[in-house]
Amino acid sequence: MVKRRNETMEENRSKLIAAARKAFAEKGFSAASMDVLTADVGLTRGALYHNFGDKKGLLAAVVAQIDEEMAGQAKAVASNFQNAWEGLIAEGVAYIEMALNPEVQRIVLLDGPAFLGDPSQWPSQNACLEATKNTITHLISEDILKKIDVEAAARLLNGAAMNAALWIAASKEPTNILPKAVEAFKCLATGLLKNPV
Amino acid sequence: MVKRRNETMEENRSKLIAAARKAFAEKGFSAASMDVLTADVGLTRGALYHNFGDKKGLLAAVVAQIDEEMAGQAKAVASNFQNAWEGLIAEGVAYIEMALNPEVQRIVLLDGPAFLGDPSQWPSQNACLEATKNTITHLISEDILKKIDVEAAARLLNGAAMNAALWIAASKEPTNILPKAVEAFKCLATGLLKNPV
DNA sequence: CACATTCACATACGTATCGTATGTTAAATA
DNA sequence: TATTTAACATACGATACGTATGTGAATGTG
Repeated sequence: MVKRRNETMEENRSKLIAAARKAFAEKGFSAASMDVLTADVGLTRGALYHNFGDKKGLLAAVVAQIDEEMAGQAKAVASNFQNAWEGLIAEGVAYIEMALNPEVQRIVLLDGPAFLGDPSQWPSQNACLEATKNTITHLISEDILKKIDVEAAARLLNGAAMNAALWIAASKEPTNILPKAVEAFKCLATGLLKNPV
Repeated sequence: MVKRRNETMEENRSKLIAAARKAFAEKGFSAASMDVLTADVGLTRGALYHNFGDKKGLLAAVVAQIDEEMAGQAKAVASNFQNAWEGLIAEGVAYIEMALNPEVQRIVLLDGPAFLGDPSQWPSQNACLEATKNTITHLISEDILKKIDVEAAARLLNGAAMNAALWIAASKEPTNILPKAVEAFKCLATGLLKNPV
């Protein structure tokens, strides 16, 4: 027996998340008004607090959605390489390029950490970080990388990539800076290699 | 001729910055109330808006203060090494350790970027980044590092360090994780070396 | 089939906060 | 001495959040 209520509820959840995604990206989390955001999709704040608990709950849902999209894209990029090492590099570069998306920057890189705390504590469990950890684990098991702590390496590598993205996005000439950032990223990553190039 | 007004004005500015530093660190920027913050030092919001323009102006002043303190400390650490390469590593490790301070984390690493935008655009000009850039420039001129873009290298290196710090601070056992993060940081940094170890 | 209950929201309310507009007092100046 | 200005304080309006309460439809129950 199908409950029609649940169907529309999922629809409303999706609508709210989509609206929030737009509003947060454009205005920033704190400046985004829940009143207008909900009204944009024909609802009120009642729906919001019922579905997400509070404003931060909605942010968490939005972040989780974007995070999963990013992880999926990174995985797809890395899978195109038979060489796992090149896959790791490509994954990092992919993060840099994805983070050029204003939506990703504003919501995931800036407001996310500020209002939800450290990404690793997010309910979404940070899919991006998991993807990088998997790749690094594989590379260590193949004796390509030094035997360092996987999580440490993944975090620092991701941190470097994200920081590069913030830099690029804030600059006047992103096109000129992107290759520099990518090169620096590759340099740093080679430090993880067991047999440096 | 001494203007007494300017003297007390500097005092009040300092008082407000100090109070804001405490409030922002404890409550976070958005949750910190300007009313209570100013009342804590015997003033009203009038003083605030007169001196700093708006709430974000006060945040910028606080960030600039902490940023300079950090850069000074990093410089001091690096100057203890005659070996410039070890100085760079020590500088990075120093950033990681400094970022374990909750005040630094909350204000400079989380709320700062979220509300003021990319650090390089801050009026304080990001003293930390400048310090790292200087060290890297020197190391390149001595042919110790590869000839990569200085700003790119400095940004990614700092990004990695800051991310490590956020990770450590959020963990349950910071003591166990710190050495792992430091080791991973050193690994990454060696990727910049012209002649890898 | 009448009735109670629960779900998924809407409405109403109180409170807090920000920025600004407008005083106010003491110092600087003419 | 009169006037202007700097450095605040006070008052005000507007917005936004969270909660408490209302409501209608769907579901369960005797």
